[in-house]
Amino acid sequence: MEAEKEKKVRVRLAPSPTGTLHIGTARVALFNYLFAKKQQGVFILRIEDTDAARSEDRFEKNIIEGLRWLGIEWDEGVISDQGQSYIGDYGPYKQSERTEIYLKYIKKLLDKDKAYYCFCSQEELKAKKEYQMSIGQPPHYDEKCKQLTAEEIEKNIAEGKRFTIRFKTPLKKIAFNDLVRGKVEFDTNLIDDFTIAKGSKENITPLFHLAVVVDDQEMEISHVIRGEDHISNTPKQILLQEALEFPRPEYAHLPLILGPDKSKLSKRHGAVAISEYQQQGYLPETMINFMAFLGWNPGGEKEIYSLASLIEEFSLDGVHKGGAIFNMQRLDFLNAFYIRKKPLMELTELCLPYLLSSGLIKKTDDIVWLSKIIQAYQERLKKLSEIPELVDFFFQEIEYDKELLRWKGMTDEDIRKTLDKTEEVLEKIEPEDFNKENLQNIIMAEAEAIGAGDRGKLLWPLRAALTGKKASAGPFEIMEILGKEKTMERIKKAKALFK
RNA sequence: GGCCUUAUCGUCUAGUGGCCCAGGACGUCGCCCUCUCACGGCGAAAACACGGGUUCGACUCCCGUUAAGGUCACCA
Repeated sequence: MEAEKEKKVRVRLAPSPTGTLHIGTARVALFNYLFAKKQQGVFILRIEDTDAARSEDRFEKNIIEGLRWLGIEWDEGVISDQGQSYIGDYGPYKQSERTEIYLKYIKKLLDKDKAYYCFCSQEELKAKKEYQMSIGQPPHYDEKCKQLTAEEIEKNIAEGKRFTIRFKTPLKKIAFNDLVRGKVEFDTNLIDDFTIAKGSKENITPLFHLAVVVDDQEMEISHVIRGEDHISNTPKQILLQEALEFPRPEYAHLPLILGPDKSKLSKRHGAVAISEYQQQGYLPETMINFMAFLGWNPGGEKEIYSLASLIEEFSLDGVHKGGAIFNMQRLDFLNAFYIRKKPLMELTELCLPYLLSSGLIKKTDDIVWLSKIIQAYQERLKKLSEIPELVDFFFQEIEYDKELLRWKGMTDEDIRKTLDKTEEVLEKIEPEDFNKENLQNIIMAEAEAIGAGDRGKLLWPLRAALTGKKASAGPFEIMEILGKEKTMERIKKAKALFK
């Protein structure tokens, strides 16, 4: 045990580029990262793209960009989707470029008679599987090819037949100590002779279990921290390690993120890609804080943590065994919280792309002026993507809905009078004195006078005239931002409805 | 179905035998602030799945039941 502690901590995230960065994968990445940083260890990004048919460069790119956006940096691994770029001393960190290494071990297994060629067709296998299911048996490979002679094998290969290589699963009990669940035990009679490679004479590609086991060994992975959905893969991989005489890494299986129906979070539950959350205007700090607290917490009552403070507190001991339901309301709450905390100019910069793409602003617009608008809405923003609809009235002409201007039973006459009075008062203020404080002092006094206890009589029509909305920021800061000229224009236009 | 796993408010969770007729947060509801919407403040409702043990004492330990999830590919 003591010697174990001396060992350098090396952990990895091993995504396959067959889809965008899933929030579950991102959380696994975060936990690996936190664990590594806490132990002064190494966090590795390894791309598992052995499935050439399903792997795509754009997904690899999406994964890399997503991780970077979250601020989860890796010490070794793939650093770009452009060609072969890696950091670290363990060869390529992309499985498609490590075939030679796998072949060496596959040969070893074959030579030691721990694996064999299988020429069964997929149709054949599928039919057998369906039959087994139909009579209520677990689907299991029937080991038909296990007894093939060397001559038969050679003949088949020479003929160019496609094959798989299967591992001869020995009968035994496999137990391992899971760092989050404790002792987990499997009986291998439930495991069939699973495939470790596929191909033909010309070209052999390794399959998942083999590639994982070989890479974890070659890359000296000390702890395999992954999702609970891998727990049943663990005995197979341990079997492979034993056959290859590899030491066994520590295992930790994290609980899953669940949808509202308590099943594994997937597309049918809504957005699952980190990039989608990014587009919707969630901040990376929101995602980090949120993901960290799904299935883990440091024990106290503090709930707001940065990535750095998370590293301080992190321990696998605090990881739960049960899955956690993804709670959108909490995500929104956290995002609103972090938005409120953002320095104004930073928040303004973050809002720019949304404003630009909505066509409300141009690149040349005054950023200081824009920041005033953002400031007025900072505490009302839940996600960045909401900003255009909230502030569009600053940039566009308003088409009024007459009834929107009406406050609690006021007649047309009442409204016109109060707007007249407001206009008159405002007219006396110099453009340079059109600031929030000054406007508030003057208008509030007037509102008290006109409203006789109900300031809404003046304030509501004013704000509605200014914004055309039933909900908005306060009228004083809006007038300051709009300036005197536009303010007066809008009041006049609104007033025209009540002539 | 086999195997593996899990089980505290609606949700995320604190709780590691007495500090708990169970604490915090989100959400919900009410009140205050208030022209509106937010923010902020105050307050409320809301949970130990069930049944057996063990123990002077169980949310905490053991067994069972129930429920839920994961997994059973020439995907990873």
